[in-house]
Amino acid sequence: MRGKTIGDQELALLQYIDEHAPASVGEVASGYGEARGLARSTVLTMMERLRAKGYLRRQQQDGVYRYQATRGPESVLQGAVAQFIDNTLQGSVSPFVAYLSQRQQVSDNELAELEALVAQLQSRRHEG
Amino acid sequence: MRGKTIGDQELALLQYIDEHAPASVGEVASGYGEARGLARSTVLTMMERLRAKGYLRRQQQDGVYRYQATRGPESVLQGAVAQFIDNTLQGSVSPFVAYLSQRQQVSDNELAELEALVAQLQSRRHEG
DNA sequence: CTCCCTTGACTACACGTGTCGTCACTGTCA
DNA sequence: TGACAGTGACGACACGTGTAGTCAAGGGAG
Repeated sequence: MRGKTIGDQELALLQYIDEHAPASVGEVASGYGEARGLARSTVLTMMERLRAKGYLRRQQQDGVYRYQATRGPESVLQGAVAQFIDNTLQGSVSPFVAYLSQRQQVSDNELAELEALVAQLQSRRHEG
Repeated sequence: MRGKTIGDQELALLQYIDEHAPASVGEVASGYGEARGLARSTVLTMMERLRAKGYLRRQQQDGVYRYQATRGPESVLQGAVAQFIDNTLQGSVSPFVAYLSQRQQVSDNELAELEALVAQLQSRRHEG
């Protein structure tokens, strides 16, 4: 189902590429790598690793390869979350809830999302 | 603030030790390691690494060292969650919520926790 | 036609983490 | 007293990830 594991920097890069797809290595190196002090070869390496893992595909266009995500990064992000909950939290969501309840700043937006989530879960439970 | 990074296996081990504190390496190797096919030296190595990172301390007792967590693992778990949200999710909680809303199984307990969380956040917002 | 810049593909290195093997020491039981 | 079992400390290796240098090929500018 889920693809291979993915690192934090890789994930951030993947999101960037998705937002700027289809992007060439040069463009990503300028727009993403340069801002964080990454060498062009670093960006290329990561992009190729992402491709090897199936998160990116590329296509030659005007002599250069242009990359784009294979699945939307929402699904990748959710995969990362699922992986984190399974591996690190042993499947339990509680630590996450506990963290939020301690957290100083919870924006209105986030609260609204949580409210919607609870409402959805409630209705789902009543149906099913 | 937060201690050094901690791996998944380390985290699981830390929780086990906290539940069985104060525990000797032998006990942990039998009770935790054996069940997952880990060699005694593996368990010892992890425990010492946790100690080096400040998550465990030990005390000689009847000729053997007994280990216990320095902070409750709730705080460590929450640290892991915070780290994950910062590094992997770039500070956004939304992917978590999205994941939960897709997830097939959300137990009654988890739903109750989420309800309590929302209630708490709502009241906090109204106060402050 | 030559020089230089961009692109792609490798190779490589450091660190964290997961996993062990082994060795030396100590105490116990026959 | 001698063999055996548990204990602690190292050293070590594999893999994933983050990061970069370098080199060959291609294309445009002079």
